[in-house]
Amino acid sequence: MKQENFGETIRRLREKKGLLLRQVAAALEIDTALISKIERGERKAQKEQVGKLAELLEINTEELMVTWLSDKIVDLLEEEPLAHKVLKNSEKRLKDK
Amino acid sequence: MKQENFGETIRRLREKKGLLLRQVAAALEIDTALISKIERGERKAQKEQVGKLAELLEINTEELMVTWLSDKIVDLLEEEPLAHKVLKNSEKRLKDK
DNA sequence: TTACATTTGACAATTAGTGACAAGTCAATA
DNA sequence: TATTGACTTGTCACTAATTGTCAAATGTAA
Repeated sequence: MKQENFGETIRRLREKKGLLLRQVAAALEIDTALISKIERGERKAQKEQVGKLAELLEINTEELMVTWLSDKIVDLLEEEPLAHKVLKNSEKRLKDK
Repeated sequence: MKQENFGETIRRLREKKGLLLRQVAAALEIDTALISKIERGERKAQKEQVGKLAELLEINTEELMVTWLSDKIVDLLEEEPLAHKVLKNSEKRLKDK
């Protein structure tokens, strides 16, 4: 099945819990407009905010972090025909560190 | 075998061709100090510069681009215990686009 | 020593990212 | 159809990160 991105994930979980954007915003101490943008992928959350969101939305922090990091990689590679080769190469390099 | 990073690659190729930093710098229209930093990984080349370097050093542009992009991913994930999961997730997401 | 290649550190310039605010849309309902 | 509440959008200011230059330092070979 198709994988969710970060924004989709936190929106789904927020709606499941019946939280309003303004409540999430308050918990993260940011403006409502900003969390709205984060959910729609117009802005990126900061790493610290990922932890707060995981706690608030009761999802495993690491799982959410994977999605958040993966967003960055998808951003970097989505227009790249070389994407697959890049990932293979990166994997190899990270492995033999 | 261990994979080369971007800086190591261009340094090796430059030396193989017997070029001086100042010659490479001139070709890219940047300061010698900057190409020195790029080779040592202290600075990142810009995408446009990767193309120029590939031509100058007579290496396949795509191959060099893979290494350059992969540098960015390694930077992002090298301190991440979740690296492998992130790569798998990214691969999947890029695949079903 | 001189000459040349490369590296380093400090700084300036440029670019990208972050967040707030105010105004806007949209839907439900009084 | 006016009001309300949730969310979205555009713009701006501020900050942080990146990119590049310059001058000085280091290394090295003749």
